[in-house]
Amino acid sequence: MSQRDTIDQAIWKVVATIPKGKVMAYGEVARRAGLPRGARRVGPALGRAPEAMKLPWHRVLGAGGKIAFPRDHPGYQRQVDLLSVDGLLLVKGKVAASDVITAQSMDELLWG
DNA sequence: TAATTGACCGATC
DNA sequence: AGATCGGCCAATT
Repeated sequence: MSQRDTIDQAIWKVVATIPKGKVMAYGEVARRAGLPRGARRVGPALGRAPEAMKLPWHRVLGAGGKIAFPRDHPGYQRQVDLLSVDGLLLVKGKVAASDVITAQSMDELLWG
């Protein structure tokens, strides 16, 4: 058990809570996992997640709802497909802002 | 020990 | 809209 494994698990736990039809940014996932400035550690952590865990890794996007993979990366299209299964279609490489769970989501809930 | 490298982020040009 | 840049932080080389 390394320190990193513990952090990975915290990240996986957060990702597992993302509801179908919604997405969350790397930075936000990191923040909720107790890593306020650990956005860069989320991607690698997802890559280390066991397949058996069936983690919804595709619901984790870059800031502003953009897919983090380069367009030519094989993972890009796979992520697009998985998102479409969730009912999320990308427009110009991004999902609608209203589908991104942000730190302000609670405020919007309260304010309407 | 120092340099490099990311599935990042926000500001700026 | 797209490219660049500095900041970020830990794993890897």
